[in-house]
Amino acid sequence: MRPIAIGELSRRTAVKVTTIRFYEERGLLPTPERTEGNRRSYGEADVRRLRFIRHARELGFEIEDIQALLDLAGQPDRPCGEADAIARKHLADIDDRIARLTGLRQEVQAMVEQCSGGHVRECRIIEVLADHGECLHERH
Amino acid sequence: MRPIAIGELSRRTAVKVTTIRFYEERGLLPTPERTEGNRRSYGEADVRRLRFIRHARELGFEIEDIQALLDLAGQPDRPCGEADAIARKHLADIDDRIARLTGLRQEVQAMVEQCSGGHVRECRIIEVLADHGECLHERH
DNA sequence: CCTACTTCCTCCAGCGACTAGAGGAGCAAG
DNA sequence: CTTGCTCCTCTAGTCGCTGGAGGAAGTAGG
Repeated sequence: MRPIAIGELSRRTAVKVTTIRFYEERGLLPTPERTEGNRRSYGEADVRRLRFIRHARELGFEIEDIQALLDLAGQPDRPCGEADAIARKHLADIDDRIARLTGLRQEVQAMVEQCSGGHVRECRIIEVLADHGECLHERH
Repeated sequence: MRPIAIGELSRRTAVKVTTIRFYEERGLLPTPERTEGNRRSYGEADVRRLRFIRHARELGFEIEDIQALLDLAGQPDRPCGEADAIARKHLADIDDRIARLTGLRQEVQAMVEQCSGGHVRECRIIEVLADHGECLHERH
């Protein structure tokens, strides 16, 4: 099988060269073979693995979780409860973040709407920031 | 006015001691006076300033923006358009993040729902990750 | 074969906003 | 005077990359 250079791997997976080396260092990608001139030499399996990684990252999975998912992907006979748990945890995490941001959005929008465009002296934005008591919610 | 030690400032603002020192280094807090024994000595103005900072951080403003807002707060005669712009930019940023997370949520939830609880071999979670073509949206 | 250009190599530093720990000094109460 | 707390500085770690320096190797054209 034709060996693939890191630059080509980068092009084929849309992952930057530096990031590929970073993934290798973090153990997401196996240490590749080297050419005589000490260059990394990859195969099709690496392309697939790296695409998996990139896709999981795009979906917001953390590197540690991707590590676990990759390990599972290599053991087709195991029950998939663990993969399910990782994905559900991630989903819950996303929900948390959305909820938190939605709360913030409300506060910041209220601030912006109250700003009358006058001087800093009477600016609601500055006032609200200076006094938490002005907020809609006790906790952010 | 009674001097305030860093620990007390921390308690009164709910900002950790290490974080207070970090804010000082970053220029958000002025370099405080020191006692004979080289300890930082604060006043009520520092309490107000630090509360402002904490509140702005809770609302997700970046340190650079907080710097600008603090500068503005100190010049009550200036028009508040700049504060307004900072807040609006932040609001737009929050909206972006919510939109992005909502998209991710959809994808991850679809993945989780399709998992039948069998083996890794037929696990949809692993499959979807391995093949971007399985996704709801082209771009995440 | 020589040159120019590109790709690749390693190592190191930086981002943002902290957080944590080492190792030591000051201070207040019993 | 001793115990225990608070405080000091300095350094390094977190997460997921990203960029640059300085150099070696590969490739294409003349």
